[in-house]
Amino acid sequence: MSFQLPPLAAIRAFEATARLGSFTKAAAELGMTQAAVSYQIKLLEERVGAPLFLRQPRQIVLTEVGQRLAPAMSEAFSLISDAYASARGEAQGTLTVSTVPTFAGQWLAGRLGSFQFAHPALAVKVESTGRLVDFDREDVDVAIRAGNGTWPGLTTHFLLPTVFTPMLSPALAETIGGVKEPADLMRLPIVDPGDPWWPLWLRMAGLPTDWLKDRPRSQLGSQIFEAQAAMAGRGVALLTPGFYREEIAAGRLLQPLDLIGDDGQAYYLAYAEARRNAPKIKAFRDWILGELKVAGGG
Amino acid sequence: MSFQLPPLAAIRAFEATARLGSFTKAAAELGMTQAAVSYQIKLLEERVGAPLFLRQPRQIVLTEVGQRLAPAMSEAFSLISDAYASARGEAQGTLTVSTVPTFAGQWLAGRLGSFQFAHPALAVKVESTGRLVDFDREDVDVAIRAGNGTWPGLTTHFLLPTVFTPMLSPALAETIGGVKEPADLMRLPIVDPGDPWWPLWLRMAGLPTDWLKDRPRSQLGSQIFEAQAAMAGRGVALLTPGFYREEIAAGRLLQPLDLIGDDGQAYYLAYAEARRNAPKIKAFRDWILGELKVAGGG
DNA sequence: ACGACACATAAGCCCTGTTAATGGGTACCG
DNA sequence: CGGTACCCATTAACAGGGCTTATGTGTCGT
Repeated sequence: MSFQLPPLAAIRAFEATARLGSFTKAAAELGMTQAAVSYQIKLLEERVGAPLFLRQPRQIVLTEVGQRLAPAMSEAFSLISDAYASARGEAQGTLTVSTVPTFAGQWLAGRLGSFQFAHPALAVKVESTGRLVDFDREDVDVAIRAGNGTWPGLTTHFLLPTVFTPMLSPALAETIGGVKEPADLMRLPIVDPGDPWWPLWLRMAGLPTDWLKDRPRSQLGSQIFEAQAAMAGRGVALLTPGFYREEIAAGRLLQPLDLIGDDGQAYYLAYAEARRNAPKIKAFRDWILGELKVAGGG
Repeated sequence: MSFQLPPLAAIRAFEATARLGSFTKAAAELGMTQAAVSYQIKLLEERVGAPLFLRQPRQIVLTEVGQRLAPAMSEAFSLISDAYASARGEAQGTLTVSTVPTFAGQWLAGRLGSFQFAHPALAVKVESTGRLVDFDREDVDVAIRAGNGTWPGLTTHFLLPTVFTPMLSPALAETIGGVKEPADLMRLPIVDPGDPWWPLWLRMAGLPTDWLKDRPRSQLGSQIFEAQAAMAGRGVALLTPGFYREEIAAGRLLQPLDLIGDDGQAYYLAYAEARRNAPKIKAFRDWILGELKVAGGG
């Protein structure tokens, strides 16, 4: 289906002229000069092979051919205009944020309400995925990911450091009479001994790391699942304390030690540099940075 | 109703790309380079404020926004394309010829069949009017008019000289025992004594002209009406003999004298110079000139 | 008769979109 | 597992076309 199309600029001029019944008015509407409209109409008339307007003294009227052409053109432009406006609306009205499940569940979910309240016209769509999002390949506006904050082509904003400390259920801690010092952990099951954070934390704590090697691995893929496991009493997990304040307060989770690990990475808000000025992206950025400033990291 | 429209060239590129699922194929269809399509799409994406395609390895897919846009654009272009083709068809398929009633009735009517036969796809619309047609103001393709053949902006072709000679009904001639010489006419009623051709003819015939002044005027406006009056026996009329061969052969009209007047004017085929290459105009011109060459003026 | 108004026309400039060349990335194939 | 082919992105330089300004022509209204 290959269309045989007339010059579109000419069609545009024709449509406006037919609708307004005047070259001059059409020129005004289109933001160009009357001469330009005259030129375009003439062009189109040559293409069509017949006059489209009858030039009468103080007005112009459509010829038969013009009459056939005009309504279809108006309708077509109306269609385009509507679809364009709608797409633009949707583009501005829906914000898709991709983030890791942990952040989505532990931080975003509870706070999104305040964003929606501040921007009632913006629909927010959260996509939780472990994958790193590629803005060129996925239909996503902004992403929140852990990393060092430098991704080519992306603008990033520091949100929270990815700090971590061992956590477990109070009941599990009780089985060994409470966790008083780091070494106590060695007597407990570890949710994911393969977690790269463990060696870092253990080293900070002055403990050996080799004992982890023998433990059964259970890669859960996301911190939130490890937290679930920890709350279920299945072991000790390295979690970011800021994400679990409520669970700690409610006694579902216990942070026995004050030693906080830090791998130098952090959660960053990221979006395509080229789109940094899109209103919805601005809105989200301003909101999330504001939230963090107020709450101090959750 | 002023439309907020996106850049049309970009829309065009987008539509083809969405339809074909490839920048490269779209470029081929549109007769431009792949780079140009890429550029236009990027432009449109900036206008819309959101990506329209997801660039995946060997293919591209529409984003949600793109999916909303694409069908409307295809439909709109299809609409434009159809209307354009139809207008073009109508422009090529209908020939409007404006002519004086005399020529229409006495010459064209009987011969148009041969034109239609030669060009079955062309619908012919004959408009008989006494007014001189202005191609800028009326919806007419070609005109046949008497004159000297020089009209600014028009191309003209000589058809027939506007010659004239007195004619009357055989019965009327009989009332004075036949018309043998010009002077006999002075004893008969004259259909339109105000016809400017009479002084010319009378002078050629060596007769006085003042006797016409007293005769009752009856301006009929067109030669064909004068012919009707003459055939009805109401008087002598100055007619172009070529137009009335049949009537003479059938005995309804009599040309008593061989003296033929000529005012230096002629019937010309005329059309806008700018449209001289329109197929339907070419066709009509070729046909009518051919007819005249064969028939020698009817 | 004159001014106001509307479209047509001509010349020239500037900008837009194009081309051409190149690079990056992925999938296919042997 | 490397080579090749395909597809899209990007860049710089170019060319063409559409726009503007200025002016002309015709008609209507006063």
